[in-house]
Amino acid sequence: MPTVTLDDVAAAARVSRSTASRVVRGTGPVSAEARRAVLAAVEHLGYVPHPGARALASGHGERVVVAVGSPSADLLADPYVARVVSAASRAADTQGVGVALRWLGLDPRDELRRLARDPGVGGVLLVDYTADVLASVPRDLVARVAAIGPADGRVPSYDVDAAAGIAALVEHVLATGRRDVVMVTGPGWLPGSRRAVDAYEAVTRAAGVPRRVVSADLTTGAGADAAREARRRWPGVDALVAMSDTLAVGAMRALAADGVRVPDDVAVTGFDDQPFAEQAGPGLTTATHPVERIAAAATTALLGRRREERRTFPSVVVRRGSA
Amino acid sequence: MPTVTLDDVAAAARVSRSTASRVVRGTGPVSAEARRAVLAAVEHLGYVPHPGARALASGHGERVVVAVGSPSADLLADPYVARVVSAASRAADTQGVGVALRWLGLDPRDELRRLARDPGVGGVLLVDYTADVLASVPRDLVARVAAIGPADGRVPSYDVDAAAGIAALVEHVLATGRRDVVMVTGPGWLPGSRRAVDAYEAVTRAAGVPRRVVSADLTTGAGADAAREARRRWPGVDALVAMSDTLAVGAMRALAADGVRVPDDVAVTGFDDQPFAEQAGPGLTTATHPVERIAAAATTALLGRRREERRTFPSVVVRRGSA
DNA sequence: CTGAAAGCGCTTACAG
DNA sequence: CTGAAAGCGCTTACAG
Repeated sequence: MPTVTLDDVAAAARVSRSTASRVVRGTGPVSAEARRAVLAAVEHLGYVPHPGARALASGHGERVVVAVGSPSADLLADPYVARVVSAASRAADTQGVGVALRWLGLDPRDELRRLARDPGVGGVLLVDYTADVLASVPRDLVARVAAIGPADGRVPSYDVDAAAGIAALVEHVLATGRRDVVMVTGPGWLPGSRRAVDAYEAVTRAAGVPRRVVSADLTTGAGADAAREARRRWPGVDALVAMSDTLAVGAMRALAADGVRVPDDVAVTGFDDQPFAEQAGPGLTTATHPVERIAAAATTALLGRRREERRTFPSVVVRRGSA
Repeated sequence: MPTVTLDDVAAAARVSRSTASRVVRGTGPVSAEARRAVLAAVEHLGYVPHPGARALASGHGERVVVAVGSPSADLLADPYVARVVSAASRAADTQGVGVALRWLGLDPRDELRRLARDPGVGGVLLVDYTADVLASVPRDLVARVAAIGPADGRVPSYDVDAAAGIAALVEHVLATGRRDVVMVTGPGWLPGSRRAVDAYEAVTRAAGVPRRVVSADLTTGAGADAAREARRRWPGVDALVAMSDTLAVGAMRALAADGVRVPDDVAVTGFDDQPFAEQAGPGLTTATHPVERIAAAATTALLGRRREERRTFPSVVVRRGSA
């Protein structure tokens, strides 16, 4: 079963290889008739472009690299990153390309430059990045980048409506009668941290309840510390709204260890609906996000010619036992 | 910053491009002197072969596809598969290639044939496969395949020492005084199921305690059903050894729902140490496996020229609250 | 709107 | 052991 090449398609459609290439790529002027003939041939022969040849000829690479922009390499082993890579790989497969995973390291600017001139790179999917990372995407790479997370107006972004999700969570605990709600947010370098706090403040202000925020790294240990800090500073706390499931799980553990009942004494909510959320304590109430769909959409957009400036996906509350 | 090509290397080393190619690829006869010069030039110029060009010229593809061989597509979203893909993507990145994820579907033989003649495929990493899948790897693909899981002697495999892991777990519950240990194994199509039962039987036989096995699909629901079936058939059961964390978690939930205390009344163990294992119930006692290292080793081997016939990684008991 | 031609960076017989 | 040459399958100015 010999591979079907563009020449086969051209021959079948009775046009030149140039014309066949134009309609397959969807660029340049082509007559409606030629387009029709080529498309029919493609369909009939089951033609799939050779990604390597394409990369060679165009100078543009083929594989997409998922670039982790966090200051620490820990997140490379994060289940969330794994979900993104996995979904991206699935989407990439349908396009005949592959996905590589790389940490941008301590000098993201430098690594992004390297990526920009790597002949093998077709696109870059940014995750867990800081504002700095976004700002240091080289000009000539912008057209081949998509970010999974908050937008900055420069790089197209595929994101969750975190403001709505956090707001819904805060409203949920308020609706169950809680009045002393502490927000456990992430580290300052994470753009999402600010956003979560803003949403929390808007809702609590409107409800006329106090605003209380503690910040922590995205680990269970930090979540535990944050819970203890919250109880020390505000002994009356009756709800903890965390910006990540990991933080929430750590908080629940500290609470349990300290003899505080969840949700009876203190309600706890997370964010993201990781696989472990369901197993943790009485079941973690959180917001669920279509990570797979998001990653797939970003990958497909990156590989296609059609990229939107930004796209927002829903953040939906999942009620379980913890709140 | 123009890309460094093989011609640059050849020029710097004062040899022909052919010779440069031979030493870079590590094939064919080359004088020690030529090799030294080329290697030095590669190092000095920071040369990285263009994967696309290589694929085009050699006819061999570049990307590695992680092929999920389970009868159902569900496992594509499995956290374990995500970990494998993620680790493979990291390893692939260092080789300048990417990873695609694909389900082999209901007709694995057919899909494997497609993979074998896809010009873009450099290697295939098999996961969650059946013996049938292994047997239907086309001859001309065998040299580009590695399996993550039990071996069959035909395809090189990278696997965990599951027999030792399960045995250690069974010994652990026996050591804590349990006498009525039920093995909850996976579905028949999974090669690992048989292996787990064999290990369990060897240990229980040696200890002179009864052998009791129930089989279930790898879901929490099935785990719950299995726990209930075990208690119905053997009311005295005091330990459940499951062949996966998912099964164990489901079992723990059913037990809790039925008012049975873990580990006081019934000890429970899992297998794999998924991220949620730590969060489940009193903390799941299980066996931990270096999935990232395994996947990385398999990927690197696939992409290099050096593949071993099989390689086994340790399975280590992690004691937590459930047993 | 279309086609002939050059060239992308490599590998691989082939001749020496 | 080494090098000149053909060719992998595509894209892209360029001329028409």
